[in-house]
Amino acid sequence: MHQNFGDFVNEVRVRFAPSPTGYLHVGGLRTALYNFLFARKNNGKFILRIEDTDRNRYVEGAVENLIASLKWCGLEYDEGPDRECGFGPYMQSQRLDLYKKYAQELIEKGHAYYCFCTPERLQVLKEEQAVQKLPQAKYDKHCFALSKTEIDEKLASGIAHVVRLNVIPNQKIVFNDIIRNRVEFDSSNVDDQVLIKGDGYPTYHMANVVDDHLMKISHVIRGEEWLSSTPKHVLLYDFFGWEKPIFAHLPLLLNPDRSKLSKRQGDVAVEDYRAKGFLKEALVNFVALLGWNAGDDKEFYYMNELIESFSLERVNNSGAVFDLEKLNWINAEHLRKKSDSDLLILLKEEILNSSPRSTQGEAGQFSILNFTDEYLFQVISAMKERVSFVKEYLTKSPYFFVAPTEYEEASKLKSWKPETPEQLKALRNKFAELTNPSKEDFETALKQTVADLNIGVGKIIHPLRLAVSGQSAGPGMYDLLFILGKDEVIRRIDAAIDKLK
RNA sequence: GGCGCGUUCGUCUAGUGGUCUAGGACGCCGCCCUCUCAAGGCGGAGAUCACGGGUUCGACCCCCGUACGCGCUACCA
Repeated sequence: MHQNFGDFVNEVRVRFAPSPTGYLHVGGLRTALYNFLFARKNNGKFILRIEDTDRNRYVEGAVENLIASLKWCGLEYDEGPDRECGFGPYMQSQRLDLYKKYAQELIEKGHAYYCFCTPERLQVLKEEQAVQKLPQAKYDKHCFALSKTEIDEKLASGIAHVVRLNVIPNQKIVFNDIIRNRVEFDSSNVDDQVLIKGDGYPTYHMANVVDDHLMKISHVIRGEEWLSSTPKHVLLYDFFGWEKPIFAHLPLLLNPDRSKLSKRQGDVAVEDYRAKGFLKEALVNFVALLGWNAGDDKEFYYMNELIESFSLERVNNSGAVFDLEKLNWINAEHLRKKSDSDLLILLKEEILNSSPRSTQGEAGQFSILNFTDEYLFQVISAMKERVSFVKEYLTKSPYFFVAPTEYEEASKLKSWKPETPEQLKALRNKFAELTNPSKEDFETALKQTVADLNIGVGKIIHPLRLAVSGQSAGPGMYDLLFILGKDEVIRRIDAAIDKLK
């Protein structure tokens, strides 16, 4: 551990605390991942806590969705809503009485107070401050001046109220951050933050501090957007007399234009990337490297290697653009490193997903055909180096699954000469003589034909590829012939000669 | 506006005072391999280290300022 932050003798306990807004954001994934890696690396606990304190933002099924995305990425949590371990409940909406109790304690100590101001008065106040061009707009502590009897009367009458933090101005608030080092604020710039809202729910700041303390969180690893409100949290810890966790504020993930990563400029949900066919290993690997590196040149990581190498001290302090190009590359790398049997499983899934029932029109074209594992293994070894996504086995080499019906026009113009049909015919007849031909047999037959015809190999191999696959690019010709098999090859040559007259 | 954080090739980054005429990766370009396309190998273009001042024998690295970017500035998280 970094000497500046002391050794923590207690167990490492970290949490990912998203608000359930519908899906897992890739920025959230990165935050969750760093928490997870840090916990695993230090034999600590990784906790999932749901910060559902805004009733207006409640989204049906959001929690389930979040958990599903987290689990898909391999981020198993030790404690969470469906994994109670004595520190729950892990849904803040189920801990309301706790927040109330602690707010009460703060009020009694004079560190918080009831506020009965209406939204209207607050609005007017804000406008007045704007007109006066005050350096910072803050609540004017109007209700702090209320007498005890006034407060009791208002409370008894059931009038709407909130609880606010009582911030004393002109105080230095200093805290250490593993990533930012020393950060200093002046309490004059800190507003009397609402702790308990009118509806009885806590605000983030209140719930966060109370829960982190109660759940014995040792390190708060979260996005940089929280740095500015950390002084409020520090104040709260001090007012309660609680030990503060160690803070680590992560740099933000950015759009290509360097603004905060947003939906407008592309996909931000983990499920979007999953749907697009990205491997979880690739997403995790890529996102881990956005703001962190081990200090060497290693870029390809599996989860266990990330756990092994990860440290908060090596997290960067500046935002990182989410670069799709690099994600594509790392996805291809992970895909190529997979074993053929793993790829077989993925390929079969992909073929299944393109069944006609998926109503995606032509995607269903492969469904009726049945392919043996042996055949698919051959396709895999032929295409492995040529695909970046599993689906590309189907889109880049559909000819392994269905005979071509159309032929690439450019290639046709380039290689399909008037004498081609006759030459292919000769080749076809040569192939017909073969029994159970191996890849080498196809090659020998082709070379013989070429010699007999007294032409170059290229003269016939390109039209052959076109005839057999409909395309000009693909695996080695002899591999292609062997995989398709003699009968299919002959059928396709005949069909091409017929169609390309 | 106020407060805070940041700023090394287009992008992700290495770099903790001399080894930096700044290294790697993605992307881009070229060559090799070759029946095509990939993969792979080799090479190239690409960063006056945001700018300006200091400190120092010496600064990407330390200090100050400026600019720019981002975040926060809610009874949202």
